[in-house]
Amino acid sequence: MVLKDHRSLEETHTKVIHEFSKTLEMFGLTPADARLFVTLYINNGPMTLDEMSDALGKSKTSMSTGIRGLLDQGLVERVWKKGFRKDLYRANENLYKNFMSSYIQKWQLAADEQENSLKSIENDLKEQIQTFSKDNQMKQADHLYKRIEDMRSFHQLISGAFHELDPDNQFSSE
Amino acid sequence: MVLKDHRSLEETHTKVIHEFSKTLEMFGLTPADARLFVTLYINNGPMTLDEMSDALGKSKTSMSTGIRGLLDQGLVERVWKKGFRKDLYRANENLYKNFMSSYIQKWQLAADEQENSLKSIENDLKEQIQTFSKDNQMKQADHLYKRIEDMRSFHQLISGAFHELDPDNQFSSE
DNA sequence: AATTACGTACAGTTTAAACTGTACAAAGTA
DNA sequence: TACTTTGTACAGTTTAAACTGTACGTAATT
Repeated sequence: MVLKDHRSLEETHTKVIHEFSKTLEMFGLTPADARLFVTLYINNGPMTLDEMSDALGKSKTSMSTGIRGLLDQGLVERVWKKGFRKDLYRANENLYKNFMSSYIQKWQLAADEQENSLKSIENDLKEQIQTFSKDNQMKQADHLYKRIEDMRSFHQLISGAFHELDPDNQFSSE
Repeated sequence: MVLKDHRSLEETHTKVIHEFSKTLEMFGLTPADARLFVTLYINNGPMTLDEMSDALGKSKTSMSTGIRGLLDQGLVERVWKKGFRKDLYRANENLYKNFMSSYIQKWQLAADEQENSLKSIENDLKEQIQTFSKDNQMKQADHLYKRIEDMRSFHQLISGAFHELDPDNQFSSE
């Protein structure tokens, strides 16, 4: 019975890992990174690369590169345990704060960047329009100009909406 | 000069297509689909598959499958023009309503699904716990249980946040 | 100092997605 | 009816990502 218990608990772990990974993938994590994070998150205590490799059935190299990605994203941290040679890693607590606020930031950043790019393109277009002679071209250019304006207001709406959502935003309705 | 004008306007089109595609990719469109949508969006009037193929420099087959994807997502519609043999397609207007609300819906759906899956796994786990004998296992299972609870409340926060954001939601702050 | 353990760089392989060209079915035209 | 045009199914190719195994530098252990 002990063996069976052990196996079924491990199966449950696997189920949770694969299920919850889907949610994290929606935040932009790759499937591999997502599974790695969840593995750490549900483990009781920090893990070594070998343990992760074991738990996921992937090579240690994959774990190493995966962990680096998660570290870069600030989702995982290294843990020290004196007298222990292997590196230990732990998933950061507080899922919501971690994922939601970095997610919103990603959107804000992208929206800002787009705003700049489009503004710059729009200016170029304005200059081009001066040089146009054919009526046909004017029409085309005019239409494009209107569309760029639409895109810009689209970004403004996005930016506003996500600002509203930000848990770090004191005026957020949360 | 006419030729140069024409070329530079086309270049501007290309720039806009590649730039704005980045934003649409954030809504989950593939790069290919995003570029196709933007091409339609900035074009003055509906387009045929051949025109798209020309504008993007990809095969007509790619356009055909791409358009089907966009139709499925409700981002593009077919347009009829009598006496004209080719199919014509047009991008739906109103970017914000189209993308934001379908995006939010996607999140809501995913969150609901996850809630169900996790609840079901949680129930299984409860039953399993009854059969556990070893203290070690109990501890493991208990920790997993707590984590599942955390995941569930995570989904509830997500669901609430996106509900707030939904332009279709009458209580939304927009 | 020699040996062992550990993490990662790198090259190569596997796997999945995007894309293309050909071929064909459906519908229009002569 | 025969011929052309158009869209798409399908098979095969290209391209990019994920993953693995080997090899090596660094640090701990003997």
